[in-house]
Amino acid sequence: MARPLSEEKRYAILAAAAEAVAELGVSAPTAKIARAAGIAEGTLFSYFQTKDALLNQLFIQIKHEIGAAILVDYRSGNSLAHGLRRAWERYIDWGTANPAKRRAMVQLAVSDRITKATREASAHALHETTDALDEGLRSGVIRKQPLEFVACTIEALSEMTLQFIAREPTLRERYTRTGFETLWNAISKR
Amino acid sequence: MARPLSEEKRYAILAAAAEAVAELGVSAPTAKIARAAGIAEGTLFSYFQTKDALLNQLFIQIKHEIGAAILVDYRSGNSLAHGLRRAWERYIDWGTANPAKRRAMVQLAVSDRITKATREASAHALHETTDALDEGLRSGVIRKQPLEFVACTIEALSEMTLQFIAREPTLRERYTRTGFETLWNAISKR
Amino acid sequence: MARPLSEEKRYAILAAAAEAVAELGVSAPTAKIARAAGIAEGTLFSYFQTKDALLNQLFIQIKHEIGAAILVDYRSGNSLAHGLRRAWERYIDWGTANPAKRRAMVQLAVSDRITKATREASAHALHETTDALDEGLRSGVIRKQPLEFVACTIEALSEMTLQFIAREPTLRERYTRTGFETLWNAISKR
Amino acid sequence: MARPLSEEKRYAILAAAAEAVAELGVSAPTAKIARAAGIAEGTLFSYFQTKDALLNQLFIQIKHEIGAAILVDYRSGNSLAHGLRRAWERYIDWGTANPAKRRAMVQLAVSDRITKATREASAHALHETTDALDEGLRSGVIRKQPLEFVACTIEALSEMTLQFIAREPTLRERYTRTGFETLWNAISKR
DNA sequence: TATGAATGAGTTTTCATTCAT
DNA sequence: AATGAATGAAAACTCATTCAT
Repeated sequence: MARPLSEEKRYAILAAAAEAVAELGVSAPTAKIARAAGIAEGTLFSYFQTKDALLNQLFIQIKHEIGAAILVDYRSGNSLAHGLRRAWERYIDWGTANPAKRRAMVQLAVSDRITKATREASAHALHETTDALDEGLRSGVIRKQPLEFVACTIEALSEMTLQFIAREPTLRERYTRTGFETLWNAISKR
Repeated sequence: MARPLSEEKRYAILAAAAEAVAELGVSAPTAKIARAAGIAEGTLFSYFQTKDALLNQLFIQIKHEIGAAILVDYRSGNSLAHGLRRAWERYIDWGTANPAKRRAMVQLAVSDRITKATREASAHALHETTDALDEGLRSGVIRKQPLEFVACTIEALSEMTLQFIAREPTLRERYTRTGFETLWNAISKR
Repeated sequence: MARPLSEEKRYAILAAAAEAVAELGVSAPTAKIARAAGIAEGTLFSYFQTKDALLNQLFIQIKHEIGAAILVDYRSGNSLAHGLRRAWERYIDWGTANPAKRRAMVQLAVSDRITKATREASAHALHETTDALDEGLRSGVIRKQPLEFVACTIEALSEMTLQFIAREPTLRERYTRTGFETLWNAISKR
Repeated sequence: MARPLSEEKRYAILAAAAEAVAELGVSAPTAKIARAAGIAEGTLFSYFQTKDALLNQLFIQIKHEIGAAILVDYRSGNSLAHGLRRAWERYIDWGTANPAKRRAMVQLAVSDRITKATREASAHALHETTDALDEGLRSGVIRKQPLEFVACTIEALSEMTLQFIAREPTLRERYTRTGFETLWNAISKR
């Protein structure tokens, strides 16, 4: 075998795509992505068959990265409030450390180039988190409502919080706290 | 003898643009928009100098439409909770009746083709609502937090609620209620 | 209406395509065709939706042109031998006067980009000729064999004759005569 | 220690090229040819310096194969009519048994990537056949005409016959007979 | 003012060929 | 010799915008 497809390059393409999509939306040219990844235009297509495949892969990869980041120090023994708080902080950490990926995700999430299959596959990336929520729902800690409604509430409010932090990084502490208060009140039973 | 630009056509273009952007994102071709509006390709550019101008105008127009819809039966005498509840229902009405405009807004909101100036100008479209919130903050009904944070919370949760309703229209009542509960808990003081 | 699509330009594109395909085969670039036709690259696609559409149209157009050229002084009263001889000469005239179209046809005929539908539609362009052959078959002037076999024999031998003439234009008379002798002996009953 | 180029692989490449060219024309990708031949993309270029070299080689190889197939049971003692009939049948055999090679030849024959030198070199592959024809011409069995004209007539009518057989394999016998009759009448003196 | 043909830069994708392994 | 990743120059096609009618 001459040389295997380099995992490093593959990652460089995804990283470059995240930056480009964050900046220009899903219409970011593949030529620009390739250049930023330090490869030739054509090489991109030996790593991803089409641009759509790249975008879908990027979506999946970021979702998994988020899932991993959230669960980095998750302990199942603790209370839901405590565990969720931890996860919230880890997600804020991730979002602050990866602004391009977060903004890319915003673009991808509303794009019709991300298939239903991709969206469904990605949902599994966060299943540990949703399992915990389900438990919270059953135990009555969380107000009675569809599980997915809770999950989307978390997503919406965390994205919103990250936007505020991105605009005023010095107020990160405060927004993180206020954001979580808002979230916990939003979903928990009084 | 020069005919004046027809207000009717102008509106037809904006309506067609909303449909097209909802379906295809901001990369929806101007040719397609023109065709749907019943005018020639070139005519579009006597109403809007560039495609970007059209998109920005569409953003502003929808924001104003939302502002008007929300306030349609707003009474300043009532309690904030009551007023907000009314506004919430009116917005759900609007969003349900205008799915294309709502989805177009989602696309426009994340596009870099909508300028900062446009976004700021549009904020004023909802100033009556935000004035009421400000009052609520000062009176202590709403938990202490930046005004804009509250406004964005409302926006995020209402968009989310509309998405759930769009997916399951028969559950509209329930989602409207659950959504508002989530919102009120999210922002109010216990 | 601003300006109708110019029939002149449409024809210029077809003519340029014939030249280009004759020289480079069906892989002749559309950019080259457009340049030769004196139009912009993009303009080609408002006259023909795709390159395949252009190639198919070219096939049809040349077939019709041949059909018209052959029948230019056809008299149905004469004997088949006489009529066919006339048609043969007219076709040699056409092929000699339109070498690019003839060579383009050779390329198109073997290309899988020409659809079955196109081929079938084009067959009708020569139906007057084939009708005469059918008559010849029934009357016994032509040896018993499938009609299509006769038609293809004519096509094969005329193309061959034109190739010889193209290589040695000064021997045109002789090749025309020898070619026809070959053809007549090939298909007629002794 | 350098291994010699494998004759087996070389042949596999030519066979794969014939299939690919038959199906896709001369624009068949070298990558596809290599894959079908069971070798790596790059390896193809140690057997044939360029794609053009491969195509030209393929042309020559098929011509030789045809030459060999035709002469497989040729006896010089017999009459020309008899010998030609035998050769005709052998060629129909070959063409029926090797449809891909035949169709590849059709593509190669009209391609400008096959050089004049290649075409001339290939003519010699059939020299035994043309020698016999020359003899026939001199003896007066064949109508007076250029030798090459006769050769091309044979080529044109045999290819045509094979096409009919390919479309209706069950009528092979009849087409073979009718085809030869057509040919013999076409070239012989009455 | 309204039209839509014309433009050409920009987009994704393909592919013959090279070369490090 | 064999591999297949890497290259980048095409290729077909799209589209915002202009402008003659």
